[in-house]
Amino acid sequence: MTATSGRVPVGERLPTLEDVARVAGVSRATVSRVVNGIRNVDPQLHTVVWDAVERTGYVPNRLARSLVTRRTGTIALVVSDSESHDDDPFMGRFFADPYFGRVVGGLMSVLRAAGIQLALQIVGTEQQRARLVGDLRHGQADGVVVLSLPAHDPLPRMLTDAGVPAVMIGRPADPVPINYVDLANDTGASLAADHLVGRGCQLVGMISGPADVPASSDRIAGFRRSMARHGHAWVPQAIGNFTQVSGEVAMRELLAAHPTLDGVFVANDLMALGALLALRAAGREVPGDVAVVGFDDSSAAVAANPALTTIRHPLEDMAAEAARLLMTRIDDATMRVSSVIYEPTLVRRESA
Amino acid sequence: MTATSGRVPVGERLPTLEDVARVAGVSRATVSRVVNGIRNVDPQLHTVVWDAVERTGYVPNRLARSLVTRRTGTIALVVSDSESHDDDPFMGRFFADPYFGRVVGGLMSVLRAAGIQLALQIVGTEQQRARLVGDLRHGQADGVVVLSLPAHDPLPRMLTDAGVPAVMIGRPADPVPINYVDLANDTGASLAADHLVGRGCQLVGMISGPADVPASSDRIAGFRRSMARHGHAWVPQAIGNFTQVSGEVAMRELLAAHPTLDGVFVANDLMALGALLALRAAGREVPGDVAVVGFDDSSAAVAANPALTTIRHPLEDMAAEAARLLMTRIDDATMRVSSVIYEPTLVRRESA
DNA sequence: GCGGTGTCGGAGAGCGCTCTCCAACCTGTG
DNA sequence: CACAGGTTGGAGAGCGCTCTCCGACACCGC
Repeated sequence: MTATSGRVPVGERLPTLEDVARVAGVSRATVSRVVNGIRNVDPQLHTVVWDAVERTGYVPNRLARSLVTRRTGTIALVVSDSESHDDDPFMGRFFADPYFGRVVGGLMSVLRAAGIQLALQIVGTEQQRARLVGDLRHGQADGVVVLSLPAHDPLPRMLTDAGVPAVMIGRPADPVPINYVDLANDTGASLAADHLVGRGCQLVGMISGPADVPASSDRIAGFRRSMARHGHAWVPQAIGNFTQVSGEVAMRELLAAHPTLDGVFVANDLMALGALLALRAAGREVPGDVAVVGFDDSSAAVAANPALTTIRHPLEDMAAEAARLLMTRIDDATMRVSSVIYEPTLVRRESA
Repeated sequence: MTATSGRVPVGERLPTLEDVARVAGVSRATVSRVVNGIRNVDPQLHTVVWDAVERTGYVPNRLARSLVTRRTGTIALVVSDSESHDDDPFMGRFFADPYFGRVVGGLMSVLRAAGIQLALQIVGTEQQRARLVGDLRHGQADGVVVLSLPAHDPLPRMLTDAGVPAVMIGRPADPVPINYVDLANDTGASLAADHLVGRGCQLVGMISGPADVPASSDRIAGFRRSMARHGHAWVPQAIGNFTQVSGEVAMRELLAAHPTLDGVFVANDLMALGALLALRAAGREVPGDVAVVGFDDSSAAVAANPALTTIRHPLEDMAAEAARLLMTRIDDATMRVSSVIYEPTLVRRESA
């Protein structure tokens, strides 16, 4: 046993278990046990080993450890995009949208405490998807959180077929036995309808997102259903793509086709911002002439003028729940497929 | 050589190089060579091997490969925070801020094309920092992009001392020989001063961020210098923390202390949004009574009412450049420390 | 025909760690 | 005192891959 003093350098390379073992005068296995806090090791040896760890400046090599344990302490956040190219501006928009940041924030709030890191990956092509699944089966990451954008994304199915622990944020478009966390989008839209009708609007329109993405179609369905219940069998509708500009364009269309419009439900806040611009340009007062309800309660809603009445979407909580669900699934392979649906609420501000 | 047909399953586990080698009737080394496209391998064997790869459904195990090559194809994005706790709401705000998303978007635009993934890590405590550096020295990631928040962050120094390829977005607060990409913050602030004075403002104030973070102090210095050049030796100032609410509060303070204020430079758009709110509440017209210039040209600037005149901050480009710089450094350890400074421009909209 | 010069493929030694044996030892009991 | 039963620590076999040697063989010129 060496004296308890001084640093023990090991040349160029980083100290390994072997080095620590030599310094401590024990075997590699024992050091491994101590470092990982496994089984009862003689308290004396325990001290000696930690001492040697200290003196050599040993840091376990995660990679080597992962290779044998098949656990990486990493969770992949996969953004599955249909076929965008590297220079497609779409991804830029996507990341700049608060949606992405809120998801990351929610995930990190849980993962950080568990010491798990998040690996971001974007897959667009079929080849990238296949490669991703291959890597995941090899244990590149312990599990994956999927943000699926395209309408008929094959990724969720590929993931479940491969047996990779996965959870989606937002339900899959096609029925796939995968865990997911979602918002009751239809209820949210319904809340918007109730509010607009409740404040006396006579002709209420809607600016929706693309009809083939689940979150969007659920909002459309929920809104229509609720409006019908209030006696409005038909609802004027224009379609955008969730960007501010598209909302502006859609609002102009709607206004041109239905000049007497006095209320509008916009499927997300960013488009609502655009709608506000178009309404102002058309000389309409909000909410005096036209009442506007958004969706998401993103930071943009408060910043808008007038501040947006909107549907609150607890995205951070949802993402955090997704992380928890995934961690549970990772630890228990027999967990049955489950989903958690969050209820939205209406946040009343100035625009309606 | 086996017949070219059918799948060759290998039981439960995933196929390894060994399996492919057996099926192809060659050695492990040869398969490795073919898969990695190394050296001249007999074209015939080449075909046979790819065939075997196809039939076994072989996918290389990244982990195992990384263990020996010491290359991971991963770059870490480290958000270095001073001492926030897991339940600190600050991180939530940080991620929801478009700043984060824009950086990620810019990085990904470059990394994605290179097939590199981004691993997100937040370090707050001293222990986490030490662990991160240890992991990085072991080649957990090939390099690291640092987003350093606290004023006197020890991380940049630790990174350079450890010899880890690193690049910062925003210059380090303390002088450290580390690569970085930054904006000429002083020039930007100077642009704002010129514009406000140019439009005839007589009493111009400033809402700045904390004085001890570089980006903020540079903006303060640049603004003051330029104002002084225009004959305004002294500038009323209030301090915020880059959030909308803090901007609102600061604006109220400024207005209370200097009721005749007719122009204000706000150090970021989010605070400018808050300032707009406070001005409206105080019954001041923008830009009629008070002209407002923001900073960042974030999406909030366009959404604001009136739309914000602001300083454009090409953050995506800067992040992309950071990624390129880092990749160069990773491939060439002898690269000398370098920095790239971007020039901001003034974007004129309605608020000034 | 022979040494010299290439080219190609295989053997095998790691990369740094975990974890299953198994030997050694230390109790307590009949 | 012998032996079951329970610890502890070491040896060593991998995890799946890369890459350095080195042998085998083909081709060249003299």
